[in-house]
Amino acid sequence: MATMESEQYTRDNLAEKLRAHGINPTHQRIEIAFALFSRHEHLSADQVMAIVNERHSETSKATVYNTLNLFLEKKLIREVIVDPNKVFYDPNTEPHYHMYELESGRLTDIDAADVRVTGLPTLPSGMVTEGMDIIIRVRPSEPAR
Amino acid sequence: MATMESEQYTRDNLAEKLRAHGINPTHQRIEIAFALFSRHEHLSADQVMAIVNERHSETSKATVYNTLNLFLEKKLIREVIVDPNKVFYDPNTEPHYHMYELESGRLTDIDAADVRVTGLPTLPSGMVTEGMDIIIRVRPSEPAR
DNA sequence: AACCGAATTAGACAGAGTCCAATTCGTATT
DNA sequence: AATACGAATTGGACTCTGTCTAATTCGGTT
Repeated sequence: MATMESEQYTRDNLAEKLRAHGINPTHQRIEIAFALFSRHEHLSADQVMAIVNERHSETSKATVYNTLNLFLEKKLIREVIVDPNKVFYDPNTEPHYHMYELESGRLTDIDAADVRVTGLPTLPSGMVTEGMDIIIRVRPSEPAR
Repeated sequence: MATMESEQYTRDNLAEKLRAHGINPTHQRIEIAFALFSRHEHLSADQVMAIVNERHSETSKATVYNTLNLFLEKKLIREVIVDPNKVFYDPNTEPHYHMYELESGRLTDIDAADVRVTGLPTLPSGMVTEGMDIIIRVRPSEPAR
């Protein structure tokens, strides 16, 4: 039984996915999408660049940034802002939250299905929610400092 | 009746507050604390610098950053990471969450007392929670695009 | 007034991300 | 197969936030 998690991404079905989001699927864009979707990880722009250019340099920094911003705009991916010095890009656009391990920088998903948040104030009028992030920052417990 | 909100901060009582947190209260540190605590706002490092140097230049960039990081370390203030290109510093260390207006960059507090979150997973063993942020991103609703 | 450690400083530096004008790519047309 | 054209990509300069460092200054003590 194929679950979301084990779904196989190919260059071909990613090209299809890009088109479905109104993105012209070029080589570079497909490679960047592949980097993000084939692993289940949150990557920073420079990690994406490193992966895409592993064999030999193929994609420039400008294109990596252009493409990630295009993907964001078209809601193909999400950005996660947890670390002051870099943005993470998240291929999972289902509702979910994050746990951030401060020492290691590891970022993991928390399924939103189980989480209930109550008691939030009503929005100022004329405002709509664009999204809600919940970030739990954790660190290794220290043996009695 | 003096509420938290209307509490008057003076250079003198701020010096006391710094000492209480184990911080040697120098001129620059007092000015920076005053900038943060006398307004009820979230400021970025360069906003702090601009305020402190309003009359004529008195405090260097290095000192502003040193001091903000010292305040953070001593838990006098909190950092809020909502915007990919700058960190905000928050003089309110009571438990609370944030609403971030994407267009204007305005950041406002949401009192934590009213908010309940249930269904969060248990932490990986050997990990302790350092803090939980909830950020609600809002934008002006557009009249039928 | 001399001393000493702590704090501050200017300015060089680092890293993430943006911008721009020039080039190249892909596709359609003939 | 050659041409044309708009879209995408590129290198590199640039900006901005934040850090580092070695030299200087400050403030409190004797």
